[in-house]
Formats: sequence, structure tokens, C-alpha cells
Amino acid sequence: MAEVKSVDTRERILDVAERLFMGHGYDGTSMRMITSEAAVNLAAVNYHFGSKESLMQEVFRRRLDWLNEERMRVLNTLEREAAGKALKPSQIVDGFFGTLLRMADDEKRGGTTFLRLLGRTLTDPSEFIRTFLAHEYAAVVDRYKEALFKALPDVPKAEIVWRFHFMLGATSYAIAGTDALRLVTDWQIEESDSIDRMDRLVPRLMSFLLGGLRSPLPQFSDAAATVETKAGHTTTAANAGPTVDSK
Amino acid sequence: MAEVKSVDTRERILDVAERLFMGHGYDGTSMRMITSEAAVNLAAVNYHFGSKESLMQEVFRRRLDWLNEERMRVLNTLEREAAGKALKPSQIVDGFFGTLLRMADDEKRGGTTFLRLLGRTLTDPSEFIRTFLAHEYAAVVDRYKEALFKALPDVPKAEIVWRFHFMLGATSYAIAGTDALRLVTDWQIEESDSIDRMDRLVPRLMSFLLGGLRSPLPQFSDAAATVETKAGHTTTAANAGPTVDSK
DNA sequence: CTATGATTAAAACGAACGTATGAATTATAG
DNA sequence: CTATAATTCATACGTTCGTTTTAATCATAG
Repeated sequence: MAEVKSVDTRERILDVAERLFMGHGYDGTSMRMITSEAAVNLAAVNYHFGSKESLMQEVFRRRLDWLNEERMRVLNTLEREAAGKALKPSQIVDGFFGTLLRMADDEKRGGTTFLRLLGRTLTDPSEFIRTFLAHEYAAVVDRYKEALFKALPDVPKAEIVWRFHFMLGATSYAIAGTDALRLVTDWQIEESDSIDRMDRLVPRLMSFLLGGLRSPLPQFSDAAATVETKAGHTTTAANAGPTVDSK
Repeated sequence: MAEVKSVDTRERILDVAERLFMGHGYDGTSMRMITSEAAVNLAAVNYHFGSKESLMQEVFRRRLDWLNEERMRVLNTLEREAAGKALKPSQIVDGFFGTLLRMADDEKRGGTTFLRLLGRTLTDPSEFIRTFLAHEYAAVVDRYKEALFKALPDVPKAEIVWRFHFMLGATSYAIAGTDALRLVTDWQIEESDSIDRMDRLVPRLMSFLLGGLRSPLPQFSDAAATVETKAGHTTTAANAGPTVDSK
């Protein structure tokens, strides 16, 4: 069984596919674009991965397996050290989003390319991609959700889930849409290079996420809606009220 | 010149295209899907719009023209009433993002369909779409950015631009990725219908955005980076420090 | 009514797509 | 070295894509 050259081929295809999917999307990237840039035969993708869809899944699995394991590992460590006590929201947020963002430093794990691909894919309309991602993420998200529930016992769970969603969106944009932002704003503050940009992005984003997570709870104009909101935590959304804090 | 029937055709094509682009993305939606669902001839799109790309642009222009004018109108009114004084961040955020979200109530202006399409498109990889959107948004974003600069004079401009970006991401996800979230979380809190969901989304998101916008400023581990951060506003990202506030 | 321009309709174009096939090549096992 | 399995290669298949073309139909102006 010959495996020496095929490993190179597989890996090269995955690397090129990751980069092209990031830049042109799934539908916008053709097999011929991938195989020609990877300098392999057109049939190589179908031989090694079976289909274009399977290739896409493998591109993600290669990175997500590590990421999700790392996230689990971090959370396990934190909870062990806390010895039953609730974690601080900042620890949980950093475990989930910080771990993700720190992948950018590790070029061996995909670096910024995979991060931007992931950010864009989370809003991708393709059915099979969303289904696949949901399956990959379900367990990890659930663990972190539970940790947040425990860390913020006075905040309604629905509110926490929504804010988790908002945090995901902000993070996704932060890593995926940097170019889009550069178009929308003339970006008078130019930062030197992309590595530097990523270095400063993490604390910037972390501060924003925590500010949002712990912001005053909204009040709904709809009367019936206040049922699911615990007393003492309904404040106006537009102005400062009691801040949701861990302790 | 006959215009009676053609107006119906044009409008019907735009409505169907808006919905299909939302559900399947630009590349994932074919001309034949659009024309068959709209019950018009295949050539109708090219006759009325010239090309698929022009159709996409018209789908957006139809909604964005109103949205951007409305955003400008709101900001002008606010600034006139303030009579030279700086606005409150909450007013600015509501003017930009609240105006967008309230489009969902107006089914005549696209309702949730257009909002979800917009949310997804902001991360779309297609070159011409991002270029087009940037051009459509540039003026409005610039006005709101300047308003935020004035409202938060002690916050470095780069920080405001970043947080504007984060807010855009959170908002985009909030409206585009509701289905994705439903997959990722088992969503134990079910809300009745989508109208209801949108009603409560606005205060929820507003609270989150303002919390993020006014969160403590990050500190960078990189020493050189602190040059652009004004004194008295560098705090740790992970814990509560002096909150950035309008007054 | 007739003429004219706008719209719709049916059909076809070449190009690009993802995939499959079978032979040629390469690497490993005995 | 020979046999055998793994991989690469060139090529073609059937579909679908966006667009174009030419003719038919429609509405309105004179």
C-alpha cells in the first residue's frame, strides 16, 4: 500500500480547498479551481474524499476536532479548579471564544484562514453545511451554555442563549468580515500587518463580548413577555440599569 | 408603451429573488428557480434587469434606498434636537440598528425576509456583492461613525470603529442566523411565532449592543499598542473597570 | 384600424459544473 | 523480479448554468 505521496496530495487538497472556500464560498469554488491550484488531477478529490461535500466536511473536521476537544479540555480544567463553585463569565467566554481566536496564532491549525472560513460558513445558506456544523458543535455549545447558566443564576436562560448567539455573531464578523469592514469604513487607523491585527483583536473582542453579556436586561413592551423574566432584572434597554454581574 | 403587466412581472421577480437568495444564497439560486417560482419566462430576468448580478443589486437597492434615507433622516432629526450637543450612544445605536430591525415589522419593506438576506450577504464572499454593499453603505456608516466619535470623545476612534463592527456582526447574526442557532442549541425556550420573536429581539439586541459598546476598554499586552489608547481608559478586558459612558 | 414599441414566449447556445471510467503509473509485499 | 494494490492521469459523460436569439403577442398612439 502506497501512502507516501497520497498523504501529500490529500493534505494539499485540504489546504487549497480551505483557502478557496474561504475566499469564494462553497458554491463559488469549483473542483477545477481546487485541483489546478493544488496541482493534482481533477479526479483526485473524488478519489480521496468521494465528493465535493465530503471534502468540505473534511476541511472542517480537520480543524474542529481539535478546537472542540480543546474547548472541552479548558472547561473541564476550569470546573475542576473551581471545585463545584460557579465560574466567572469571563472565564467561560474566554474558554469558548478565546480558544477559537487563539487558533489564529497557530498557523499549523489553520491560522486566520480557517477562522475566516468558519466565520463565513456559520451564515452559509447551504443546508448540508449548517446541519453538519450543528452536529459538530452541539455537545460543546451545550456544555458552555450550562456553565453560563450556572455562572449567571439570576439571568433567565432564554436571555443567556440569546446573548450567546449575539456573541457568536460578533465573533464571526470580527474574524470573517475584516475586509468588508475595511470597505465600509475608510479605516483611517491603519494597523501594520494582519498578525498584529489579530493580537489586538482578542482583548478588544473579549471586552465587547463581556460588556454585552453582562449588560442590563431588556424590558419588553409586551406585557405577557415579562413572565419569563425574573423580578428585579427587568430594566430599560436604552439606559444603564443594574448590571448583570457574576459577583 | 405597455407598463401595466411588466410592473407586476418586475415586482414578482424581485420578491421571489429576494426570498430565494435569502434561502439559498446568490450562487445557490439559479435563474430557472426564480423564473419558475415567479411564473415568468426564463428570459424575463435578462429582459428586465439585464443580468443575474443586476437583479441582485436591484433586490438590495429597492430596500436599502429607503433604509439609508430613513437612517439619515433619524440622525438629522436627533442632531437638530440636540442643538450641537453630543447625542447619547443609545440614540445613535437605535438610529442605526433599531431602524434596521424595525423594517421587520413592515412587510411592505421586505419584512424579515430582507433582513435575513442582508444579514447573510454581509459575509457573502462574492466580490461584486461586497463592493456594491460597501458603496451603498459608505455615506451612512460614515455619518453614524462621526456621531459616535462625538458622543464618546474619550474613547479612541479605532476602538469605536471596532465596536461598530462587532455590533454589526451581532445584529447580522441576530436576524440571519436564527435557524442556525436553533440547530446549535436545542432551544428549550420556545417562543410562539416569528412575529413575536422579532418584537422581543429588538430590546434584547439593543441592550447587548449598548453593553458591548460601553464596556471597559481593553488593554493590550503589546506595549507599543497602548500609544493609540488615551490615558485613563486602559483597563483589563476580563473584569469590570471604569465603564465607558456618554455622561 | 393600423403602426409601433414594449413585453412575453420558446428554443438554443457555449461554457462550466460534479462525477465516473478505464488505462497508465507508482509504490509496496512476497 | 514479480505480483498486487494504491494512486494518478487523460478523457468523457450527462446536467445545469447564465445568456442570447428570433418570433409571437400585447398594449397603446395616431
